[in-house]
Amino acid sequence: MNRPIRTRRQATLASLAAELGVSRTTVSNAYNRPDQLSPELRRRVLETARRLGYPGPDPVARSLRTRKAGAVGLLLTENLSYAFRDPAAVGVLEGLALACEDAGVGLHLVPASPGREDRETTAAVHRAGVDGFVVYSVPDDDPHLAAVLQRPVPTVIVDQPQIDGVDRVGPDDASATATLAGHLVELGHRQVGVLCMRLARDRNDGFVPISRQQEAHYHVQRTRLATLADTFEAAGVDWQSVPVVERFEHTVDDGASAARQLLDAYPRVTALICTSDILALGAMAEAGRRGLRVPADLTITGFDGIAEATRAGLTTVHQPVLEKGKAAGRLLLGAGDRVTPKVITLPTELRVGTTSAPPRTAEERWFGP
Amino acid sequence: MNRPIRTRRQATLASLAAELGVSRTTVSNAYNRPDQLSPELRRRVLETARRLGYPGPDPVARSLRTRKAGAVGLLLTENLSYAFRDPAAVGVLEGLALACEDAGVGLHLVPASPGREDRETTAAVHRAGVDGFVVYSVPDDDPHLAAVLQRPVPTVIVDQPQIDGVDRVGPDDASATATLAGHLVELGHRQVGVLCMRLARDRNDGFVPISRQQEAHYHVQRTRLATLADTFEAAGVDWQSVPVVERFEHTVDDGASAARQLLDAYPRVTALICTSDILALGAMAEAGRRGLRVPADLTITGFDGIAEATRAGLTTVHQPVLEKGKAAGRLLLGAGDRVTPKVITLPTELRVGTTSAPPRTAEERWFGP
DNA sequence: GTGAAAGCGCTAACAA
DNA sequence: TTGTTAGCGCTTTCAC
Repeated sequence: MNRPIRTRRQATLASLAAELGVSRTTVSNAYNRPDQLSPELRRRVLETARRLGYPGPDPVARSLRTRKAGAVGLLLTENLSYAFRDPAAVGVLEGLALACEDAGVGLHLVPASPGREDRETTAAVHRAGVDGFVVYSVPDDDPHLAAVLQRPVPTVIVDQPQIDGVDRVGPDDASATATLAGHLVELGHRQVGVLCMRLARDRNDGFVPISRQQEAHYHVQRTRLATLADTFEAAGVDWQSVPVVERFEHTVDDGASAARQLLDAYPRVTALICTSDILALGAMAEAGRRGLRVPADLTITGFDGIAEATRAGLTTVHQPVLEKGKAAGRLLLGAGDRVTPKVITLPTELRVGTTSAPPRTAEERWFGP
Repeated sequence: MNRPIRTRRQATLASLAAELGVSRTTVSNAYNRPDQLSPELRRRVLETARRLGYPGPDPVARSLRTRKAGAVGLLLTENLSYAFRDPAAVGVLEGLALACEDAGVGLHLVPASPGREDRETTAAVHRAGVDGFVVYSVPDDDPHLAAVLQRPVPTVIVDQPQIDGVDRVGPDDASATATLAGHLVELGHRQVGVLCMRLARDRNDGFVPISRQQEAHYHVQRTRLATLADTFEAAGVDWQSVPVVERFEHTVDDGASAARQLLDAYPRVTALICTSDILALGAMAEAGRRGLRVPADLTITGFDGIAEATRAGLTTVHQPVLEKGKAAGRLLLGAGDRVTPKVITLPTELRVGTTSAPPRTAEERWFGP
């Protein structure tokens, strides 16, 4: 396959019109409103365009004029690499991409390197030529988010944070978590431990004091922890005594190391509650390494319901991630001039797998079942 | 968190300048060249901007003026969903995203729904406000690709197709495949079967005649098949007699069904050569289902070297997918006004795992090892 | 350090 | 069916 030499965009709509001896409108119409001119003339226009190497109306100029960029921006503070590795995130991304595809608009991934927090960092947000933004799971004090909110375009937030006046799509974390916690309480677990994701932008790989739990900048994690606390307190458990281990990175390995850290210090916990499936998968690996049988010796639960979790038989809360992304895209694209913000709450479902069971009694622990 | 009422973009750079009683230049400088005006004045400008709810220079207008969109377009014909599911594709995507992040430019995913092939379909390509395109693994007759090539911006193709005058990043498929095939020949395999990916835009789930192999519109697949043919012919195998099964979709399940189809018809093959790890993984699953031990009863090889393959001990050709994406991004972003097209060939490495071994002799087959 | 002028390339009333 | 007229909002020489 060969290609023609590329002339450095000399041809413009205007020069084409001049060449043809018609007005710019006519050329424009040839591209945008075929019904506004005779087929014959249109053919001539397109033909001459090809001859002159005119690639069609410049997209940027058109955007400026029509006030439509034909793209939606996606902000995820995390390194993209992360997004591509977490199946739950991929699901959201995929759903969003699908919605964009349907609408024929592009998906513009905004480069938001965390770390550098100066004005330069948020510049990418201001530079993005988009008709709206989808923000996926960022902390409530994220500077990029602030920048997005300044832009005069509609915005939809997925999962977190919750901000008054801004559209949001996400599950009801409180009730989902309450259901999960209820399941564990019912099974009889009272000595539990928790593995959670990043709670703020500063790194804290280790145990989490109550204060940090309550001040978490990630609303989703905050809600899940608070709901767990409420539910277990109601069952007579002193939440102060419940170990919570945080991990900055969200990988299976980090889940494993978090489980190790927790179990080393609290070997008597009967259940490990993880705020994501990824962490739970890591916890299961660590349990295996220690010779702990799941669920006989240790109950482990996750959150999200990713395929790997289902395959592993994990007890978890499933949420429709693909739908979440789709809903966000559709909400944004169909935003129009809606005045009242919309909140879409997606259904979740407790999926009891083979990793949760009643705790063994002390006697069973020492003397076998 | 609350947010201010959003005024429908009334403020512009001009109105701000008017309000302040300064020229537009000054306001522009306040944003783009802080050193061109007194700190005091700059402060006043920014302050007034905030008061008026001016979100900073409009990105589209700026792009038109500066002739820089601040984004690179990514074209992958396949549904995005596919891209997100194939680890090799995700690697490329991730590498590209990394390169974009480094350069502070956005990554614009072009919606390219396959199927509809009319002018409307390629419109998205023409509508994308980008400074260049990365094209990932599309057939050589793809209309979107043709549209991309018409746009007066630099383009880098990853993997396929190979087009004269266009930058390309990819492995040396021929030599990589030759090495792999050599390994199998050396082990003694002469009765082999091949599982390959889509060869053209039309669906053909089944056996592939030589003609279709040679006319494949996916250059990578074509090269791999041709190289296999050459290598085995050189070893005395009549390629005409070698079954090749194609699958349109690229999933583990399709790999399994392809293996089934091939093994049902050719139960005596001693090795299954798959042009991707995904297909190979499926083939392994099918082998297991049939009670065939790998590699004792059947040798299976893949291509790509994805993590799952390594975990499964698959004999495969590893290629640095992340680097591939990064290289593409950097090549594009650093394109400048280069005249001579550049081709970057990435290194590959044969990784012999636990799925390849010498074929059993006929006697062994019937009477045990 | 600041301002005036000249477009970037295009589309959309409105007229003819 | 085609052309005229106005900008969309911004940056950038080049004077002052």
